[in-house]
Amino acid sequence: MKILDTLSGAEKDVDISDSVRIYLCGVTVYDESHIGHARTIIVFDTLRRYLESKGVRVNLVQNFTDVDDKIINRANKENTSAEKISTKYITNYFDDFYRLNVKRANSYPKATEHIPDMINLIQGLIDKGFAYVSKNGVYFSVLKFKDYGKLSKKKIEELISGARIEVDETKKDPTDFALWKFADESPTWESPWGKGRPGWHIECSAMSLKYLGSNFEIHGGGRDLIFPHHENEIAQSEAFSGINFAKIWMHIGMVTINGEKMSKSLGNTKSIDFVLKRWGPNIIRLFCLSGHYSKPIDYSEDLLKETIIKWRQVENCYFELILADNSVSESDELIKGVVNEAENEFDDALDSDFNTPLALSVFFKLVKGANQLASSEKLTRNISDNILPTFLKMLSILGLKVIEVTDDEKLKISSLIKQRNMLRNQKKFQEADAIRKQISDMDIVLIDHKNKTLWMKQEKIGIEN
RNA sequence: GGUGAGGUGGCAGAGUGGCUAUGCGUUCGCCUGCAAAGCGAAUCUAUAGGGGUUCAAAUCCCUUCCUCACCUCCA
Repeated sequence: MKILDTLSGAEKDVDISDSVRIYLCGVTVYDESHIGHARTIIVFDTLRRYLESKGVRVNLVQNFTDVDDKIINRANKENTSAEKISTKYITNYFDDFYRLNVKRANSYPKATEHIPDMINLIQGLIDKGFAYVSKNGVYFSVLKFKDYGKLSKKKIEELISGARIEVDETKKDPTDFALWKFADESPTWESPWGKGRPGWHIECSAMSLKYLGSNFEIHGGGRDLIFPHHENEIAQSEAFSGINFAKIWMHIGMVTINGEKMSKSLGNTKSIDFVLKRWGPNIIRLFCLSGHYSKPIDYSEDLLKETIIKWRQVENCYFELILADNSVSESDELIKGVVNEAENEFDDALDSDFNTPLALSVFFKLVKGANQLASSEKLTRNISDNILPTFLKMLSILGLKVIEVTDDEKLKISSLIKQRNMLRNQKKFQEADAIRKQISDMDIVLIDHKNKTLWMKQEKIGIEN
């Protein structure tokens, strides 16, 4: 599998010989997560599911930044503690992503629980001459790290002349960034240099090193983290260890709205709770995977409405496949071939820089093919058995979930269908329609084929009600 | 201003030299007691503009224009 590496600008093979170690920059927990966060995390969740489907072990680590000025500001505003704020939004995070059918990462380290690791790292950097203590804190000396700028392709001279860098007289150089900031106001921690808080970037270096070691396979995050966050992580980590930090840097494009980046500072975000209520998890996941991960996608209601139609086709396909009972036996060699080919194309697409839109088109071709067979009443049990495992496998890699139906429900549905069909045969259409209404109140849609009636359970989509 | 990524049919979105995905939409049709869902056919026959290389370019080169992101916190 190849992934485009931001650092080298080239597609690089993911080393799957042992476990694939992935560090993903998570969220700062001072507010609700939004669809932009969701996209990044869904992409990595899908990547992880794909690798695991290949039998590759994945060690996915995703941090929570739970110490930050934004958290403290919010706590002050709400007259509560920073810890309460971060705990609240971590809970909120897990609730959101559980509902998005995102598998749990292997660990979710929190910055506040790794202060000693950060202090070690900072001390190491001071010892090696890459960091110094000044009046306001401990700073990383950017000029000492000769590769600085290699990820974001920035030249240090340009950064220095950049008017937007705040002037801080206590720094040796304007581009130096804080590893530790002295502070008195809680939350603070003791350190060899004085009471204070860690800088933002150091946590990811400390925690990735601790949980994944140096030179792990993939470091991911949103594109907006390339500078300064990831640039600084590289500087800290490589200055400390002398070893390349991550083998591949994988950056996820922004979610835009009306062509503009969605961000809290612009105030144009759509929270995960909002989009889940409106569209549900499957539509959101399909939407997030509908464009190549490296490019921006635009949150557009029209597109999402389109996605509902696609999802209905998937639901239809699922129920056709599991309910097929036509036993006319036919040669299924052809089907096997087609299914195999689809599976290979699906994998090829994902192996080639995780091309999810291409993989989705393969998936929808399979769905369409099955629906075609069903429509022309050629979908026998035999054929279904050949398609179903591949269909379910793709569904699971994509993290999609069709609504489950209990056995009790199934019995009830088939008995109602029998009644309705009897009434239809007697041409008592009004009564038959009343039963159909009763069934549709259970979110079941009937599919009248020529010789039999099938059914599918539809996910309720908020916007349709 | 600097850096990076892009500009593909009505829309979304693949494709990195020849075989011009895929989906949605639109129109007509099939199926049906009527629907719904699904399916079929047709339609669109696109590659930002200009130049070049080539037998052949969306794909390579030059150039112009445009968009977005980053350069401050951000997924």
